[in-house]
Amino acid sequence: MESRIERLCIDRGLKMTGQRRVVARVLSDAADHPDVEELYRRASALDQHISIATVYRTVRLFEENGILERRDFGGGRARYEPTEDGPHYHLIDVETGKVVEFQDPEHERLMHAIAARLGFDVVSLRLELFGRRRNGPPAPDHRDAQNENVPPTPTGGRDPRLRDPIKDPADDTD
Amino acid sequence: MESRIERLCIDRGLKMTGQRRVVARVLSDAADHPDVEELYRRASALDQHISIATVYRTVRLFEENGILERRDFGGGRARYEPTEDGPHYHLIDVETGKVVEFQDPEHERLMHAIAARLGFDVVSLRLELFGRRRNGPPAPDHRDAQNENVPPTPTGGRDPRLRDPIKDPADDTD
DNA sequence: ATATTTGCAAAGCGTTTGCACGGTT
DNA sequence: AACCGTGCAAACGCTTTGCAAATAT
Repeated sequence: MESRIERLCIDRGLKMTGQRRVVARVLSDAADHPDVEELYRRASALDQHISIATVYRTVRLFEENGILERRDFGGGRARYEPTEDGPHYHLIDVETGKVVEFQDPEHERLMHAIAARLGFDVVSLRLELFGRRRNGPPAPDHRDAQNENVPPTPTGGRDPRLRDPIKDPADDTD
Repeated sequence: MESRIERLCIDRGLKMTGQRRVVARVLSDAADHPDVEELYRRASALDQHISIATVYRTVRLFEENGILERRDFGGGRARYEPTEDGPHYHLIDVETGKVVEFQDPEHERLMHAIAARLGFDVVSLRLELFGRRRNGPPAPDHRDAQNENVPPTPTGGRDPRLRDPIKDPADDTD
């Protein structure tokens, strides 16, 4: 079946090769924010002939066509998510690496107000919260929050010491 | 003379080598957010014997000791600024690459409120605004705003096409 | 005196690219 | 048929690291 993202590719007149179809499907099915290696892993399960270079190229192509958005949650690897609903942001659980999405209209307003105060129009912005789960029970009523399952530092970061806000889940200090 | 940051190093019991003293001075004098290559350039002016590996090591050491903070404004190079006053954030002019610092108590409050709503305590956060200067004159009254002079992509980014919010200053499209 | 730090060059990591081949329109 | 996309391996840019010589305490 034609995946949601394949549809977008066709609409934009992109040449649909087998590999692109596979990446499109993997992305359409992804509810998380995979990095390229993870995409490559999932794509390989559907097509053993695909190469990681192609995944890189495809991901870049999709990004350039507004189909995908690149994220940087620290750790040196870019992560991707399909462009969908309105703007939203991410809270990364420093204990588990899990990503919670949220959006907040007041925050939007405030960002524009701050930029305006400095004499600027906002072109884009980057916001990530790094947090630790509270002892008390979490507020139950956030329809906008969506959990995911990606390890904090998928395949051994380039840096043994943790320099990025995401900490190793096995490490319990701080 | 003993630089502000050298003082901090001594307070923390770091061994003060000539190279570290030089990097400390360069950082103490910096009003901007230099990357490692820029630090190396400035340090080399004071000490021809210093190597870029040492600058990398020193910058990491300082960061681990809370003397420095690493920033990522896009472009693949880490940039550094001395840990100073309270938390502040950055607005990057997409036309010129200039960085304006700001802080906003309401924003702080809001971030904590959002995290709380999701059941988290904020450990840290990342916020960068990318903006374009307005036609109208900017508000004149922001004591907290501080301009700087670092080129958007100092020494030719790793990527010819602009994938990061900072755009090439020579390029006038979008 | 001893443990640390430095410089150099090599390696590492994520990502991109040149080239010849293969597939899409 | 013409062009574009792919795979492979090599290259790239930033950053880290192994080792022997130099230096701080």
